[in-house]
Amino acid sequence: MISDGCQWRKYGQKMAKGNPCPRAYYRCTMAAGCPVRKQVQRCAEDRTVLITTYEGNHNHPLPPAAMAMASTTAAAASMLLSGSMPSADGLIAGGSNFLARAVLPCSSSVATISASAPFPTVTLDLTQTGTSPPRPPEPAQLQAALAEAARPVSLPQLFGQKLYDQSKLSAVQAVAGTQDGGGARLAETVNAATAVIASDPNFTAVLAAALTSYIGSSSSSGGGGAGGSSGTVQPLVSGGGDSCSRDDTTAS
DNA sequence: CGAGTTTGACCCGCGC
DNA sequence: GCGCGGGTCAAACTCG
Repeated sequence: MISDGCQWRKYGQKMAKGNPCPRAYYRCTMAAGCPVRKQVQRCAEDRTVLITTYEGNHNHPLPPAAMAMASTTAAAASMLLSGSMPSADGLIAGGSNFLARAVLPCSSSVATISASAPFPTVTLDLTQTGTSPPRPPEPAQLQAALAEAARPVSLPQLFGQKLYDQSKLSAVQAVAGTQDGGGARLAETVNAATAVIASDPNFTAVLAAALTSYIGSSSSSGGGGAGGSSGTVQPLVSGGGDSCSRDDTTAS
């Protein structure tokens, strides 16, 4: 399974209906009373796609590895939301525009691409940004965007469901493995995204700036461990592997 | 021997 | 009211 820097203890597993792959339930064990839970399920159609749903906020400090990955997530999210990063724009326009399209109409949801995994990872961060409306009033718009983008790969509908019914803090994480057909296209896209994020020299600066605005505009559970401004809550950590790289996201 | 996983049972909300 | 399905609990089991 994908490690994200935190310690997780499995406490249950169920066979999801209509999906041959079981869904696993994990709890964060880094702190005694940490309320964070996580669900991991593979996509029925594409076993290489791993959907991870986070719920709750960590009530304890995160290890550097998790902080780094959280920074990646938050920064990429901010970039997608603000569009302030040229290379990200190019990326969006080029390959994974379905992510931006799907998410941008609904400002409380965020799409991110993690560069810290040992394999290509796409993360959809659906974290509520703490504003009063619990969910966008018109999810149809979001679903429409997803449906439109659903042609190249089979992921978005799946994302759409999650985006739709997870109004709480959650993230959907897709891991694109190496395969042929449509999946290869996705893997290629994610690889490009990873490269862009990891290689951009201004990444740290952009990250810091974006995070500032991101957190500032969304008081409570916004953004991630970067910048040190999130002492209390760490809503989302995404990425893979204990071997998460340290160079790509060092925002603090 | 302890920590973590597995797995069947139980609980509860929801739709019919 | 009943059945179903998702989520959680906890005892048994496995592994280091």
